[in-house]
This record gives sequence, C-alpha cells and structure tokens, in this order.
Amino acid sequence: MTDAEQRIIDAAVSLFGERGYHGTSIRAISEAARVSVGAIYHHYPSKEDVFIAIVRREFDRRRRVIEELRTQGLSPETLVREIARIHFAMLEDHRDSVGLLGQALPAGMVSLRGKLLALEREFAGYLAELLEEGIRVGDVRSCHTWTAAYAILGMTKVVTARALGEDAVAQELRVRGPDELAEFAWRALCAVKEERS
Amino acid sequence: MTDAEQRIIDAAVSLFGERGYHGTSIRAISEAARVSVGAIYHHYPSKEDVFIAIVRREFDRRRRVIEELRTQGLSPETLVREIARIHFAMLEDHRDSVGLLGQALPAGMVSLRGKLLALEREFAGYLAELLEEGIRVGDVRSCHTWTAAYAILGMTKVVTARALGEDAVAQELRVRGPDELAEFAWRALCAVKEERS
Amino acid sequence: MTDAEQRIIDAAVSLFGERGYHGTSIRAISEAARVSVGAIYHHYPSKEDVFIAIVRREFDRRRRVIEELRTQGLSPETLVREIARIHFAMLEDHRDSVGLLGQALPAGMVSLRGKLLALEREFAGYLAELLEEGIRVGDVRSCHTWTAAYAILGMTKVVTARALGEDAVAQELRVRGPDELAEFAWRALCAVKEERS
Amino acid sequence: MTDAEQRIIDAAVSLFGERGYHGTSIRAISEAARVSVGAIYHHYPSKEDVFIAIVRREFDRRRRVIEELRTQGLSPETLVREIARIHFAMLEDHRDSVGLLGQALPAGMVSLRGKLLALEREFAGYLAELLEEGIRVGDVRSCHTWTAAYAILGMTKVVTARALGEDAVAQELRVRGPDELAEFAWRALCAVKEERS
DNA sequence: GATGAATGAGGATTCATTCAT
DNA sequence: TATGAATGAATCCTCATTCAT
Repeated sequence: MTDAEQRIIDAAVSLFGERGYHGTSIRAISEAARVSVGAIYHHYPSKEDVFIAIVRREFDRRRRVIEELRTQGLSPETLVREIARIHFAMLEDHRDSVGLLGQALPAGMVSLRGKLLALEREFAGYLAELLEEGIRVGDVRSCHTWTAAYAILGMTKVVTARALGEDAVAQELRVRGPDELAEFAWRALCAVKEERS
Repeated sequence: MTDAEQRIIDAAVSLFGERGYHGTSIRAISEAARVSVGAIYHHYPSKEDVFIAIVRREFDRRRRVIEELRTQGLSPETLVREIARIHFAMLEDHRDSVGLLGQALPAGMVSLRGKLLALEREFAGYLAELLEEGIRVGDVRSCHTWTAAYAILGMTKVVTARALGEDAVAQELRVRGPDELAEFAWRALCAVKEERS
Repeated sequence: MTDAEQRIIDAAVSLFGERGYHGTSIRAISEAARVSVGAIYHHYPSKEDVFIAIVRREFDRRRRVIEELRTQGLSPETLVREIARIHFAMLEDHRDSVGLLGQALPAGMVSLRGKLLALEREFAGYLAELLEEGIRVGDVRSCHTWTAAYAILGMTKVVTARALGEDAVAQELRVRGPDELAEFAWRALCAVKEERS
Repeated sequence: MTDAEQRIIDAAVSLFGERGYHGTSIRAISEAARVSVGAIYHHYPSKEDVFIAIVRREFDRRRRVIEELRTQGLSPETLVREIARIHFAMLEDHRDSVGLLGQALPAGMVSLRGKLLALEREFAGYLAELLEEGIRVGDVRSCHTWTAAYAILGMTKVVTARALGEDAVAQELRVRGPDELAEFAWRALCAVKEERS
C-alpha cells in the first residue's frame, strides 16, 4: 500500500466515522488526505469501493483478533466474553473506525448495501460457527446460533456507538460497558450445568 | 392528523424503511403520497423532521406496548422477554417502520444525528428504569442498567433488521428470532436465586 | 383603512425596510401583521402592489412635507435645504421607511420596476419644477434641473441609507448629515449674486 | 483569469446589470456564459461571491482611474469634477456594470448586504481621504468629508442609473449629466476664497 | 369576508465522476 | 501516474398565489 493509499484510507476512516457515508464527499477525503481527487479514483473505482475497503478492513481486524484468541485454545467462555469486548478494545486505538462500523449501512444504494450485508453476514456466520463449536463442546447452551451471533453483533455495535459520546452516560458505558457486555453475552449463552446438578 | 398528513407519513415510513434516509428524496415521498412537495413542507419544517416524527412515533408505539404490559402487573421476566420481542411483534403490522428503525439512525448529518440520539437515549432511559425496578424487586440481577438497555435495543434492532431479508437465514430469524432473543435477554439479566438453593 | 390593512402596511414597511423586497415573504408579513395570508390578498392583488402602495405612501409623505413648506412662502434656499433634510427628518419617526426607499428597486420584475421608476420620476419631476421656479425667481443658478433633481434624490437616498447603520460613521452621518447635505445642495444650486457684485 | 472565468464574469455583469441580483439565476448565468452550473461553483463559492467579485472589480476600476488622475498632479477641482463624471465615463465601455452598481446594492440578504456595504464604505472612505487632502491644500471648503463622499457616490449612482433608460429624460441626462454633475459637485465643495476678496 | 392548506415551478447548491493535460 | 477543471443531474427548500371551506 503506497503512502497515498494509506493517507486516503486514514482520511476516509476518520471522515466516514465522524460524518457518515453521505456526509463525506470525495473532495473532503481528498483534502484531508492531501491527495488529488483523481488520485482517489486512481486507486478505487468509486466512493462505494473506498467505503467497502475500509469496512472490510475493520471486519478483518476484528476477525483476526478473534482468530488469534481461538488459536490460543481458550475456553468458549473466554472467547464469547472477548468478542463482546472487541469493539471496546478497538475504541481506544481506532476510535474512528468504531463510529464507522456503528453507522447505518447506506440503504439507498442497492449495490453498496448488498456488499455490506454480505460482509456483515460473513462475520455473523463466523461467530455462529464459533458458537456451534462451543455447543458441541458443551460449554455453550443449545441455541439458534444465527440469532445469537447477530444479537452479539447488534448489542456491541449499539453500545459502543453510544459510548462514543461525551456525556455522562457515554462515559459510564466506556467504563462499565466492556465487562457488563461480556457478562451479558456469556450469561445469555452459557450452558447451565449447575442447574442440572 | 389530516388525510394528507397520514399519506405523507405512510409514504415516508415505507420509503425510508426501504431505501434509507439519504436514499429517499422529498420528491419521492411527495409522489408516493400523492401530495405536492409544498404540502410536505407545509406540515413538516424539513425532511429531517419528517424522519424524526416517524422515529418518535415508532418509539412511542413500543413504549406504549411496554407500558400496557407493565400495568397488567406482569413479572419482570415476562416484561424483559416481551421487550426483546417487541420489534418482531411490530414486524407484522409495521414491517416498513422496523426496517427504518433498524438501520437509519446514525446518518452523519450532525443535527439529525443529534436529534435521533436524543430520542434513542430517551427510550433507552425508559428501559433502564424498568430494569432498575426489576432489580429492586429482586428478579433482575444487579447490573449496569444503561449498558443492558442499550444492549437489548441493539440486539433486537440488528436481528430484526436482518430478519427483513428474503434469504434462508432471514426466514430462520423470523421463525426462531423472537423466542431466542427473549431467552437470550432473560438469561442475560435474570437473578439466579433458585439455582443456588 | 381598516385595522387589518394598517397592520399589514406597518408590518410590510418594517420588513421590506429591514430585509428588502426579496428578503420579505408574504407569509412573513402575514405573521408580523397577525393577519392571514388570504387577508393580504384580499386587500392587495399581489406582493408587488403591497410594495408599491407603501413606496407611494412614503413618496407622498415627502411630497406633502415639501408642499407644505412651499405654501409657507419660503425662499428657494430654505426649500432646497429642507428637501435635502427630509429623509433625515423621516429617520426619526419612520426609520423603517427610510431603509425601504433607500433600497434597490427590484430590477428583475419588469412591471414592478416600471411602476417604481415612474414613481421616482414623478417625484424627481416635482423637484425639477421647484428648481425651475427658483431659477425664474433668480435664487437658483441656471442649471439642468432634471440632473439636479436626481442628484439631490440620489445623495439623500445614499447618505440616509448609510446613516441607518450602527457604526461610528453612521452615527456621525446622523449628526452631521442633515446640515452638511443641506449646505452641499444649496451651495451646488445657489445663484452666486455676490460674485457678480 | 481563465477563459471560462472571463465568460462567467461577463455574463454575470450583463445579467445582474439588466435584471438585478435576484432577477438573475445561476442557471441563467451558466447558459449565457456557455458554462456548466458546476463550473461557476468551481470558481466562486456562491452566487453572492460572483456578485461581490464584480462589484469589487467595478469599484477597483473607478479607484484606479482616480488614482491615475491624482498621480498626474491635477488640482482638487479637476479631481472632484472627474470623480463626479466617473460613472458616466464608464457608461460607454461598461454599460452593464453601471446599471449593476446603480441599483443592486442593498439586497436584503443580510450577508450580501453586509459585504456590499463594506465595499461601498471602503470606496467612500477613499473619496473622503481625497477630500480631506483637498481641504488641507485649501481648495476644498471645510466640510464633513464622509457626508460629502457618500453624497457624491449617491448622486452619480442615481443619475447614471436613470440615464440608462431610453426615454427623453434619460437622453438629456446622458448629454447634460456629466458636466452638470461635475459642476454640482464642485460648487458644493469648493472653497470660496476669491468671492470674499 | 376570512382562513390556511395546497400547489408546483423555480432557486441555489452539492457532488460523484470524467478526462484533457 | 497525477491533476483538478468541468459536468449536469439531483437535492432540499421557498414562496407567490389559489381556492375550498
């Protein structure tokens, strides 16, 4: 990735995150990235594709973190808890990108919407697989894993988006959110062996 | 609400739900509602306000349903489960508005975003209060109610939005979603007295 | 003139004077006058005509003042001096109307422009006549009275318009303007008998 | 200034001069200039700025003419007389722009009005300085120079604007106006040493 | 007479995208 | 490769005017 490309992506993440897809113009990106408008079109065929590229990158980033956790042979509990925390972890290093993912998928543009739903679905599918595995092992309770996956996605998305604010509640969410969300998710999903005993 | 106003709102709900805020033009609404452009501006000061009006109505609708449940003296468990189902319950009668709530909130435009967050916050605060009450009664476990409220909001929002699709997963979500989400939410929040005894 | 009519005119003078013709909407007038939009159209056939009506009134007001001066058998000098002061005199009682007359004639609308030019021309013609008379008497120097008339009109218009501001120069103009303008006009027009002696 | 910019300005001067600020749409300018609407916005941030640019250019043109006269070491009398003639001098080469300056300034829109008043004030201040100098030299009588400056501005503005017409009076004004206005201004301002001796 | 809902053409402005240099 | 001037369709919104009640 050339220097220009990097600057484009950085500017785009920041602007899309702050102002949303429709609130961000190619010109604004070009100025923030100190790159000509033409240069952006040289690297990406359209505005949509710039957006797709960075959303994909953010999803990948999260997937990689999870993948890494999994290869460490952690228990399903730890995994689920960590997944719930991921967005928050990102909040510190990549504040902009959290706003970006938390944002509404621009529904009007059919093709963009399609690509994004596919991406989200891919990620959800990945989560569902993880849960499936947890169920097989017996740590996760039996449940409809697609629903659970989207539920986790949704709750982290909304809570972190809300935590981006500057008011009292947002600050509380940044402090309490990670643990609470992890607890919330794991209680919702854990197999309750003790009850059976 | 006059006939024209009703037609405007109906058209707007449908279009915003289908195509999103930015994907829907005032002209499109005016045509769908068989009303002149001017008539829309006669009733609402701006496109934003049309949107806000609808979102507020949807929030109010949900709040009213919950309120009704509460006055029936139901247990916190039933309440939490029903709240988790609410979006799904609305899916049948107000399919469009669910799509609208599910995706469009964070739009980038500063003022719109601000008004919407205020509205969402109001509803979340209401949920948090309900949970607080459940904690006092002893049925809900002690937790950070703001996080829990936004978590419930987020998971129902995303799952129902996903359930609007036409593919296999969407259909599964429509069938299994309500119960699964209710279970998910209640397990996440219930106090576990019995299990210890 | 009914009460409603009076309120319409008052509101219109004030708004046109402050915001100009194009900056003032019929609705704004109707609100300021606490009258329905329809009521305005009941009294005046169009926005243009409201404007015309009040411009005419202002012109008439000035003409009447001059007429009154003339019937008092004042010297041409006193007359010319007073004419130059008239706008300033109006500044105190009818501040809005000065802004109104000082304002650009809306040039785009052909018919409005025509009517206004006719009005201005009528007033200029009246001044020219006065000067003609002064020349006959021998107090005013021989000159092209149309040019002189428009010159007086123009200088009072611009100076008073500028005097409407709130800055230091505007305040100076309000204090010094009347006398200076009178002096300016009379020196420009007086026959210089002494030089001949 | 590129070719496109030149065409935009030319078209704008002509249209604003003919139809006034509000009577001229950006689309009209774009068509007259054979340029796309976007091109206009590429060169000027707004319609207001197109207008301002032109007015500034006209003021500058006049100032440059005066400056040139002054460097020639002409007497204050000649200077004042020439200033009074300036608009007329411009009538031949820049007929449209004279119409533009003659009528359009106070437009009602707050920001436009503000910018224009600032520009007019700048020019008036320049005139006032010239007069101040004349007073120091002893050729111009002692007077309030701001009032005098605006008076000159106003009378030339209105007389030339009136002279743009096609009727008999307008034609008279074109013929007699320049000399009459010069005489008018100089008599109004000259120190009357000789007369006392 | 009086009201104000409704009309719809028209305005300024934005912006993704192209392309000659 | 890189630039940024140019395009023009599309957007939100305004407003004089009409007319059913």
